[in-house]
Amino acid sequence: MPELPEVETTRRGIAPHLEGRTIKGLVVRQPRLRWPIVPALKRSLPGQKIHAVERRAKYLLLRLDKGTLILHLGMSGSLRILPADTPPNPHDHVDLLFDGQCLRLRDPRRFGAVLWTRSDPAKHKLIHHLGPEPLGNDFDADHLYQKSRRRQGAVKNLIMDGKVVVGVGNIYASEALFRAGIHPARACNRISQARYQRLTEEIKAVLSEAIEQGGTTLRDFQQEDGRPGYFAQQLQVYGQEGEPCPSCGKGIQKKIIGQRSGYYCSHCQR
DNA sequence: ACAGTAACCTGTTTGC
DNA sequence: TGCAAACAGGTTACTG
Repeated sequence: MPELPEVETTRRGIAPHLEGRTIKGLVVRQPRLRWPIVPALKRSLPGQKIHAVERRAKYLLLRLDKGTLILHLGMSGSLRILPADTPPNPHDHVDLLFDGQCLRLRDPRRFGAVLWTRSDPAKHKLIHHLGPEPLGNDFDADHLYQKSRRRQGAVKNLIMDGKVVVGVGNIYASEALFRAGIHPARACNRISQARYQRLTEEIKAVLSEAIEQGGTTLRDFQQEDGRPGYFAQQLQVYGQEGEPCPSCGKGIQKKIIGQRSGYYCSHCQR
């Protein structure tokens, strides 16, 4: 479900409900997510105040008194703010309780995570090796070009590699490559600096636009209040196999690249 | 350092 | 209609 725009949309939605509030309890109905939720959290979280809700890559960081709660939504996770007494659905695995309200994690496929660290989350094992934020100044054409030089694999895999740049998932990788006119399977080291400049700009543009629209809802993504994201209407190639290219009218093609479906126009993208 | 694959899960769609 | 296979927005871990 969530790529960077969906996670950022979630962050913006939940932050006003959480910042400044004190955790009253933790309910874990299913501890077996990507990694097990440690039982000690039930004891250590209550009483701690949430100072900020931040994001690094697709991780949400809840800065508490004594450390940071790290949340990841995996493929199918979503967070909602609900009245504390709302009956849970089958895949509602975790509630963070406040006075009258709760933050509820729903995640049918259980690829998500709830982790705790007492030290700087930037140094956490799952975060320290990550590349720059796509919307930050550290991500630019020079960076992408340098990372591309020794790689012979498909460019789609390059931009989806979290060590190169974070937050670009399967939807927005296809969209950015279409907008940049680059074939997703083209070898990284056979693309010019000028074309990487364009690709960098299109990655930033498509992610920014998607955030403005509240993300992309394909099947089950919802914002914290239950509304869908509206960027699906703007998708030009993702999921559009056989449909006419918005630019030239030729049929959109689908090809498996790095175990994931890539969508592209073989006329407009070279 | 890089490339390719399997794995973690469940729900929905597709194909015979 | 029914059942099984294929597929889905992410990421790690392992192999060569």
